[in-house]
Amino acid sequence: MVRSQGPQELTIGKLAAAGGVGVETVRFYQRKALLATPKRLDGVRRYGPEALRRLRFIKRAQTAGFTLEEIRELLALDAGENRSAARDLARKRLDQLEARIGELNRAREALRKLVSECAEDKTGPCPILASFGL
Amino acid sequence: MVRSQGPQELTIGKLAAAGGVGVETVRFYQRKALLATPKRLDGVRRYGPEALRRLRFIKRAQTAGFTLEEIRELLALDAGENRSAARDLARKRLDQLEARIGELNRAREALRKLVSECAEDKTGPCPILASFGL
DNA sequence: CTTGACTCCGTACCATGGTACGGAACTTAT
DNA sequence: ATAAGTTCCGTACCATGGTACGGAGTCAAG
Repeated sequence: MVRSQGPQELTIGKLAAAGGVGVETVRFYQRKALLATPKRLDGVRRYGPEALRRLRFIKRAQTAGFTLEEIRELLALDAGENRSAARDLARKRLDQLEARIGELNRAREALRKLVSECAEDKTGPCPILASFGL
Repeated sequence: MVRSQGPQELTIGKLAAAGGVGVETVRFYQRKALLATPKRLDGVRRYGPEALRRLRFIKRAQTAGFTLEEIRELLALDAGENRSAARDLARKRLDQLEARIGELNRAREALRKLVSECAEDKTGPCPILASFGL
């Protein structure tokens, strides 16, 4: 009989595949303390749904522009009881994110301007630097 | 009499200071062909206003999320005569930028939700993962 | 009970975007 | 003319976020 595995059902390979990352990436995150390293059962580590949730969270937070270090903090706060620390960190990140979005919007306007000014029917180089206000 | 310097007036240190970067960064950009390496006059390179324009462009394009390699392409196109190539690249970058802005806006909503859900008067951990739809 | 796939683990390597170091040559101020 | 400050140049080092490698152990099917 195979030992009961409870909620621990995924091997590292399955977990990585489910999370859309490579096995090496999972191991890398473990080294960085972003994912827990579970106990070994029969020599192989088994991962539960919590690990998958965290893995997916890491991916989303990364696309949101967080560094792995910031994500580590967020994950620690998610587990912890310190509501005000969590809220403060989230608010800080929110401010940073909004500033970043503002920058990107300005850059978007510059690029839009460039695309419209660099029309087919004109000659000479396109005013790339000028589009950025230079 | 000091030899006339025409528009070549800045030394690398002045250029770097004017562009808000370090001397080493200017040299790094030269190695990466983002900035031209001017001829030496009396053993020291002199930089004109064009170098400063490029340096400032690099900084702005970086905050717009371009990699140095992409910036190198943009600078090459700015100098070149190929309008359609320049416009196509700009359009491609514009699409990427808008996709990125969309991602960041979604992340912002998640963070906003988190800040509002993680209120002072409740107890227990803040629902960080849950705020991101997990 | 062997074969092939997967896991474990440490270590090395990679790209990106810089930053630092150190000696020699050159410039600038006194 | 000498000392302090820059520049020049190669090379080494750094952080971030992974990716690859090699050998050993384990697991599952035939």
